[in-house]
Amino acid sequence: MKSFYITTPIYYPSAKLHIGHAYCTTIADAVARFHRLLNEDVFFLTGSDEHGQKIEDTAKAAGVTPIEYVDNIVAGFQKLWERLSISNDDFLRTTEERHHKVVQEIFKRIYDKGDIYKGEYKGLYCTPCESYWTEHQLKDGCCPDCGRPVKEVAEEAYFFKLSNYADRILEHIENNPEFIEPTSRRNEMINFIKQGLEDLCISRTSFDWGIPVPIDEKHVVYVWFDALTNYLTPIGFLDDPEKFKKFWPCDIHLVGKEIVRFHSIIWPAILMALDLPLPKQVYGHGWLVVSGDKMSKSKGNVIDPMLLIDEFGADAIRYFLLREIQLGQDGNFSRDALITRINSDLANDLGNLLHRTLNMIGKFQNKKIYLPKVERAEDVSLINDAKETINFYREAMGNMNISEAVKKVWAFVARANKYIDETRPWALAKDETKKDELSATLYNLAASLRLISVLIEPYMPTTAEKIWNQLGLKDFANAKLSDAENFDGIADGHEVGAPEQLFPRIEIEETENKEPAKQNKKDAKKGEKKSAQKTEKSDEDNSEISFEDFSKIHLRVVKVLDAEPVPNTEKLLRLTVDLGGEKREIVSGIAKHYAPNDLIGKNVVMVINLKPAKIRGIVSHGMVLAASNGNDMELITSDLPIGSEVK
RNA sequence: CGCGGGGUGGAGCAGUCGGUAGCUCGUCGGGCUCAUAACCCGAAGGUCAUAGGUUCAAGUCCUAUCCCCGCAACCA
Repeated sequence: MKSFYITTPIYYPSAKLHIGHAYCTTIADAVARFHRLLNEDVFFLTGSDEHGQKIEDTAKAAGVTPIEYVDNIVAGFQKLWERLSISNDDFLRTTEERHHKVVQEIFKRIYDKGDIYKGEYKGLYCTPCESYWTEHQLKDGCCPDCGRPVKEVAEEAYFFKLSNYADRILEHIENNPEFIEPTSRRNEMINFIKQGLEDLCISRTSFDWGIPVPIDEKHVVYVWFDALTNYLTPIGFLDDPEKFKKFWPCDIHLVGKEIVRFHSIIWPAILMALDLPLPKQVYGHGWLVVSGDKMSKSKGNVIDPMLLIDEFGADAIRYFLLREIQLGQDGNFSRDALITRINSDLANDLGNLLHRTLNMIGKFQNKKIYLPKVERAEDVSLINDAKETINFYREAMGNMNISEAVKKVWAFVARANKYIDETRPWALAKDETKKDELSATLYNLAASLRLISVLIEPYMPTTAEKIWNQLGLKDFANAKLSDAENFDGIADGHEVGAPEQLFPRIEIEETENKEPAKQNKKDAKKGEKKSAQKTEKSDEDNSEISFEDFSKIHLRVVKVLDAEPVPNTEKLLRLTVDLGGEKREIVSGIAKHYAPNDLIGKNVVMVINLKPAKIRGIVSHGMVLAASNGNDMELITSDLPIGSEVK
């Protein structure tokens, strides 16, 4: 039996997962399910990367131990995958004992071989903040957090001789075009290697939350050496040679484009040092952007997949992600597009096809279908199209052309709908002499749906099974592609179930005045969309607050005494303002809209009791109010004297 | 010269080796009545960002320019 091993990255539990993580995992799941449909022996791995200083710090700030902290977050990961119907065969946590053993063993082997040596990690260190910074991150040569000077310190550390492997890796990438996909990423990696590789620091002494270096207890293993090796742990690297032989080398490491480098350069070097074969492919998928913007916490446009699943169901989300977004490129995620796809592809095309088919079988033949006794040109054409669909699907799914494969399946859904129009069963039903033709049409439709059910199992496992069951078929779990392609695979006289809606249409409620004049229709729609998006983004803002709540905010008219741009920033200004007897320094992100000179002498409205915050190393003691619609921004000004209260 | 992605009908996107510009949604017209206001057919809509070049032939290859986005490194 052919084997197939696919992995996702192990995600870092410093925050909740967003739709981008769900995207990556859904793709891996679809590919894994596809290979199971081909009757291959599949191993699909995902997990969590739980070590590091950041976790240690976050846990401390939350007042819990690191392991308590990650246990909690990782439980959330696992819950999400369950709700998304992710069929992973294992879930690896880097804090597990089995993984510690692997990392330590690998460290030892490579150390004994001579490819790990003790050296000095030189860095710019801020003692009060206990953090290292790169030269890049410094602000005026000082710590970007506290503004105090940093000093160059050397810390004892272990290094992996990455530089030794540069030539071999480059050669491998150049000789194996399929090793890195898509091509743009491959070119990027080739350029990167040609710039020269430095040895990789793989241990730290400055924090404890990690796997101890086996030969030196002061050190913990650092980042990638710990994380990348997770791919070896669950397939029996140390304890099950037979299993390991079966699944290694890995078929596909599916990763985000930002970590292709680690998977296609560092990881191969580690494997070379271990004399293990390299993975067959590293696939760098693109990112999801929201209306053209990258998701980020500061933009407040991070999409929580759990909420989407609550609202639309896992299968609809999976369908959208797999269908709408070209795998190697960034893709747009929008609520409107999601609803459009659900309505037109899932409700209208697929759901209605099933519904009308079962309805006719019930109405015209008392829920029974019979093997065709006639064969018309339309039948031949339908069956040929089915065959072509299967061939294309196999090929495309095998090449990670997932969205193309999905589109092809939906072209077949449309084909089946058209077949109904061509054969006109409602007309055949009225003519006693056309009984056999009617029967053939209904049978072929059922067979088409049976095929569709199997084809979409990788994309929408729950829906696929619902279709299968509504067709009155049994044992979906064991359905394979090779069975479903038979167009005469349903027994003569088989009884189908009753139709039930798969996907109800989602009506977008009209918020604006009805009766939009025809020429204004478009504008009205646009307005609708915008307001819909807004409600989504700021749900909590819609809740009412009491007057007491509001009066907690102290607003005051203040005068800008001085303004200067914050160096090396695009949007920040450092303002000195007069509150009437008191001076404050605040940082404001308005540099794109106001020049410093425009501001000096202006009276503006400011929140004076906002908790101070550090922005680019400067402590900001308040916030000036500005109206903004995303493009333009205008400060709220007042002609009243300094110190006037704003209510 | 920091790195990378992109600019193709109204919207979102495909476009492989250079060979008739495609898809989905939307719009307009028609058909059908089994069905979830569904489904089927047809139509309109394009200076492929701009300028130059290579070529019998350029969305595609080359050069230059403009614009948008992401990261490094910021929006209290």
